[in-house]
Amino acid sequence: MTAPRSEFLVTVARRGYLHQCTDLAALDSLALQGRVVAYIGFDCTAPSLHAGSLVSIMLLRLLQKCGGKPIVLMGGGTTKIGDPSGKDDSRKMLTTAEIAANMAGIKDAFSRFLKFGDGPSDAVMVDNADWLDQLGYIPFLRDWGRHFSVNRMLTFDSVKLRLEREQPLSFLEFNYMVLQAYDFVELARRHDCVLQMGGSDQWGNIVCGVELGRRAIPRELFGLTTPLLTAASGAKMGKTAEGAVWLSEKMLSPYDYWQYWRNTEDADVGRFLRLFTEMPEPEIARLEKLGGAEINEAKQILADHATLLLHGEKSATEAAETARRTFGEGTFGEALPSVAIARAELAKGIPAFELFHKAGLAASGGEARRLIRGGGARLNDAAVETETRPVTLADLGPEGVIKLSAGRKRHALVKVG
RNA sequence: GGAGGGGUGCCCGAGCGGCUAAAGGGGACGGACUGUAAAUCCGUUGGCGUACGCCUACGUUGGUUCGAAUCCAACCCCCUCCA
Repeated sequence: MTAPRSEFLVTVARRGYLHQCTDLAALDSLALQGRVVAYIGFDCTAPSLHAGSLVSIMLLRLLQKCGGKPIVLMGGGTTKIGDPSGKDDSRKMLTTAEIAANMAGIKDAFSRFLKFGDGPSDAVMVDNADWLDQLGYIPFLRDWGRHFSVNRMLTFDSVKLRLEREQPLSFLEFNYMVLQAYDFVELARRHDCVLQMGGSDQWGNIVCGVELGRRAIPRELFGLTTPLLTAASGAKMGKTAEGAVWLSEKMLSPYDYWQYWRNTEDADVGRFLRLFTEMPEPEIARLEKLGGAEINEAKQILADHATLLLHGEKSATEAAETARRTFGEGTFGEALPSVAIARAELAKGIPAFELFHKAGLAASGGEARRLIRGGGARLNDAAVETETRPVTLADLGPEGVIKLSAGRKRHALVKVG
């Protein structure tokens, strides 16, 4: 295998996006000849995408920068089936209303990363419900079903693993890969799309589409997957204590998003800079070599860039500034999460544990009590000794707010409102 | 349709009449150490109440018992084998 020469694939390989490709050499020469149209599918299982999808989004962005045309495929149809890949049990069925709502939430994020429009390399967004919803069962089976070998399908990991673990796999889910394969063919015909990309867990589904294209159209199609991202410690990408690292501002504040990247493990900094920022390689090489506490500089840059891409400059600056004040100076910044408490209530005094609960630093009163008992709660940077210590107007600092901290990293502001 | 196995807390998984808010592990949170890192060690880990306490919880619904996650019945769901 010779090294790729097209700008797109060279960069894909260099920045760590490449895991597998069905035919790298052929795809490379295609990319050298002209514009590549490629798609990635996103299922609408949640009201927002999370950081786990970011590799895919960045990959589409990269494609566009290299002159290719990205297609964002919304899985309005396939979400009704549910992808069994990488899951031990099936998800609950989503109603069409839920799917529609999720799709609306997901769409937002893409406009930050891609330029949409009618131009030759402008991104387009399509919904596979447009063609899947009206498929007729018998015609579909006769036209397309005959190209699928069940023997072969049983060998795909998504199916095989389920069966091996004796976990149920419904016929509904079994059909997922068939529909995804059909999507690819449909996009090839409608949009001249020749490449499907996705996470490595999608390999089987993607190959399925490539094979269908060869047999049914016939046309040579390509597949390319990105590595499954995990932190060096093995933790799954995009999940934290609080839940997923959502891309939607409504579900995760830019400040928390910034913090997520800032807390990257040392060992991941270089890899993440390549995947999630567009910094030039020499600069990344310099940053990842920083040792000891100096690598924190690299983490800040990573957080700045990642937040800038998603939330824009203003939010990114604000998040960075708040972090600098909170962690650097030991004070606080505006972007910290905050709760408003009525003046009258504060005049009366609120038990400390209740306030921590209200401020979102503890999921329940009991958890707040434990936090205080364990010595992890601070009020204006002084340890809270008693669970029921009344917090009153007298605790307001010179800025007119109270700063609450749970542990060293989680802070919130109490404002009078 | 028949036979057998199974459904326990965020997850895995023990328990198989009272000592069980339920062992153990994972995860998570907090503390120590640090660099808002990793690793390690310690603590916490259903809800509500200042508290002796109350409430909710072992697939669902009923029952037997002074007392049930544990026994019984019916039902639902899953797995395996047979027809």
